[in-house]
Amino acid sequence: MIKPVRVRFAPSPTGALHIGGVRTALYNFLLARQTGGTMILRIEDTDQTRFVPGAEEFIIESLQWAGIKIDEGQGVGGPYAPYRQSERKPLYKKHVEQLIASEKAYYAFDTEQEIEDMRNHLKSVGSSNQQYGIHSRLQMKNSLSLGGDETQQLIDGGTPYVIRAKVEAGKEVVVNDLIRGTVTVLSDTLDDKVLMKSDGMPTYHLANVVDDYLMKISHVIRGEEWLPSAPLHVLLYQYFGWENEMPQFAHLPLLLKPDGNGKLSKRDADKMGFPIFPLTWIDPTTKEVAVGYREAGYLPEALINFLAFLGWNPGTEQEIFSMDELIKSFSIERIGKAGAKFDIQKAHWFNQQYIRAKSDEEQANYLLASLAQENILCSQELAIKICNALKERVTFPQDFWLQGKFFFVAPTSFDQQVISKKWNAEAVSVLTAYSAALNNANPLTADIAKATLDTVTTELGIGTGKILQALRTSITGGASGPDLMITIEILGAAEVTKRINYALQTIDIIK
RNA sequence: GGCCCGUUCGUCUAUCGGUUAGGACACCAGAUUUUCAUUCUGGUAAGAGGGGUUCGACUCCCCUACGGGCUACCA
Repeated sequence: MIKPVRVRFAPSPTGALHIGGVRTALYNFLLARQTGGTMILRIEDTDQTRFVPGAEEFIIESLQWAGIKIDEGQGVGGPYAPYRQSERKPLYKKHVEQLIASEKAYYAFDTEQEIEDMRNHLKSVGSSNQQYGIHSRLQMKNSLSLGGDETQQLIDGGTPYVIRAKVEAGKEVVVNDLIRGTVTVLSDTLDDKVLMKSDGMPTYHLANVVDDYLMKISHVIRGEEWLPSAPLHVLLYQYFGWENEMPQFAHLPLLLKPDGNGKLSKRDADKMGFPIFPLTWIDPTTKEVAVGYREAGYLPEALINFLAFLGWNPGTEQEIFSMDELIKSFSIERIGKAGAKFDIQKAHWFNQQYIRAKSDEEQANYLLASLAQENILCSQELAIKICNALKERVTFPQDFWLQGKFFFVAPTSFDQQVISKKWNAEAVSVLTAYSAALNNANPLTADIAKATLDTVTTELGIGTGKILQALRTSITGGASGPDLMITIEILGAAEVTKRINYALQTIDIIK
């Protein structure tokens, strides 16, 4: 019998969700959707010292924005609630006691200092293995070295303790990874990881294995940084007697810095000027604001498409994939093994593709939204016209406003380069005549604007090309922009003549 | 240091023993656009190094180099 697919995204609320986390969640989600399985959100908040208020809400909102729907778990509920690990404490206690009873785990009373001393000692004698484990545990203060009576006395006396896994010596531990194949590790190189901390909270390793088992998780898809501890997890499944229910593992390649080497970090993103978080995040302690992908103008479908291709590809030459197409094409087998450097240029390209593919109305809404912020009124009809003129030149929604500002606000300054190079007697004579000629043109279409200009230049015997830059600048203030004749049509004769006349007066004065 | 993972154009990647090593982003050039952008056409550019295995290796094996991850009572 094939187990139904149940995957989980299990972030810890220690800060804002990172863009790499979004990709991990995405891959989990794609597998779930493709197989008709279940996508679960579990909050791994077992480190009470690192809890950050608002982080959990941020995670949930981020996934929502990205279109990654949670079927079960924190925020939506489900048959295995609670989905916040801090609320599952008794479960871990019960299970770790089972491990103690079967002698797969033990109590340890060592202080931080004692552990450090042990490491330093082993280092000084040249030992390559300085771990708390097979080779050192009998020299430490734990229930293995102390014996049952003394252990009980210490516990009863209130001595703080942790519970550690008792890793068996001389065993080959095999992790079968869907991406990396078989990874074999000798148990002697593993350490006796802490399973339960002295505050009674489980560590990641315990909580993860217990919850994945209890929640009937079929696939553990997570970052490669977990690969080194996967053997311990395999061992825990064995110790619990859950080998047959063990999920399949898939350790994802990491997202790397764009330049140089190393894991992608917030620092890199800040340095290179791109977001690292899906949504804007205000650090609750430093109040530092980190602009998110959403606020920077990235479309969720573009970001998802971009992210999906960082480490995965469909094997065809198609690059633009909707979420539904990703769901159909996704496969774990086609995930690469090597880390992927994060190249924001490609994200820009995806965003541009998606913006262009939007309907007239949607594009107009982007512009209208910006205009509303500026308190500028504009009909949808006009907004569509302007967006049509601009659509081939935008990457982000706000570009419609940024690049089309002159449609609403007459220029008060003019491009210096154009003025110094193209603003001459010929230009002035054409603009003067053109402005006058336009006065009679009603209605003014792009064709009429063009014909009128041709007539003027022909009469004056001046090539149109020589004065076009000057004309554009007088109307828009800039040196480049959408088709000038369409721009003139949108602006209308009255506005255009007003602007040309203003430029003629102002620029002459400047000169 | 130890353990583990990885290594094809600048970047993301295709290739699952036989290809002129393909595509995309970026970049460069030309054409179109009387601007810029768009669009179109073309171009520069890659199998880390060394050994094997094989009739034949980017592809399989080994070594080296390089890169990365982990090495917490953090996840």
